[in-house]
Amino acid sequence: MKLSTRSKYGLKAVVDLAIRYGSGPVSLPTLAGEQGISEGYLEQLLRELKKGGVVDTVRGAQGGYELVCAPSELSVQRVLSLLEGSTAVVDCVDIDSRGCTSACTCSARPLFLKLQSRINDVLEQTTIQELVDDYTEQKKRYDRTCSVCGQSVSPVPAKNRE
Amino acid sequence: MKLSTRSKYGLKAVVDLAIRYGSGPVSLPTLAGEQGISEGYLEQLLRELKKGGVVDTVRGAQGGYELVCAPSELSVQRVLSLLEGSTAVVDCVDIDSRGCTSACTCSARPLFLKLQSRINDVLEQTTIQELVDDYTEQKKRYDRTCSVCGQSVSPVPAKNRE
DNA sequence: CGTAACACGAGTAATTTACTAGGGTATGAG
DNA sequence: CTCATACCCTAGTAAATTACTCGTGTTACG
Repeated sequence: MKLSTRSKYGLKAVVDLAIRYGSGPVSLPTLAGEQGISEGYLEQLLRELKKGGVVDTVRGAQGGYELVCAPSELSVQRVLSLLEGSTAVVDCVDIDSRGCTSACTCSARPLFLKLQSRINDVLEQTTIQELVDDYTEQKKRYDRTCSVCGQSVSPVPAKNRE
Repeated sequence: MKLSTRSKYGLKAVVDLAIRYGSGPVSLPTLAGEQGISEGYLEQLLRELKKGGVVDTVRGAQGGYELVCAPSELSVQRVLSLLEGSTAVVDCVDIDSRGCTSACTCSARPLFLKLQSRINDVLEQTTIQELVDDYTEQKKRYDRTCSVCGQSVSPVPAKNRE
């Protein structure tokens, strides 16, 4: 049931791009630096997002990544399904599923369908813009420190990894 | 985001026990046979459920496993959190979490909290009895064949693994 | 033309998952 | 009383997934 770190890093990168939406491309070194992860790794994630039409790229010097559409037009569902492959909790409730294996116990299928439906509701209804708003609000209120985790939420926290 | 097969097998076993609730213990060979999986594997899952107080055991000949409480009193949440370890989609929204790591991007935390809340709603509100009802209803209506997957949903399908 | 920056594929290390194996202990039936 | 049935427990392992790294190529601004 856990979300991959891939999804968490990728989603964060999209929020970082959303914050700068409209002011030109942001380079990979910048984006990777903000999360304190390697450029090579983040690049793979951004490549998936490019394939999926979420981000666009500008090559050459002063190039970088930028969002294709406005953050308010971009759902979390779209981003996560590209990063995660699928947001289905079990294969047999996935969109392009063609039935069940034995591990998909039919007795639990109604449960899984309901669960998936609720999850999709949240992911589809939440836009990247809302995450940006939450983020900036949080930053304003708690003076660059997250009230919950006690860590800096400034745009450049760099290497505070586990 | 995927549920482990561990959870799927374990949940199915609980439903199998719920169907026979009140009519004495069910042996491991019986339960494992119904799902077409090894006894050794299913035993591990049942042991977790015993530790968690969901099932009880009777040793010796004619022994087996049985539910501690009525299926209508047992939530899916309780079963899955024992099997899965936790039903949290990210560690930092888990009950006994003491904060975030860098991978828990603070900008997405409000989203994760909302998502987790919706998931918990469904898992806590759904009882094992409901799964039993869905199952028997399905069985009655479609004459031992699941309408969705086309496979048998009879109590002894045995080895129709992937 | 040189440097900054994206593009891509392959390879690897670590972790998790999904099991298997085998010996031990309790208990009811014959 | 003993034997077969059935739970109890630990350890090990194979496969799959995840989380990366590396190297080389391509594009384009200054």
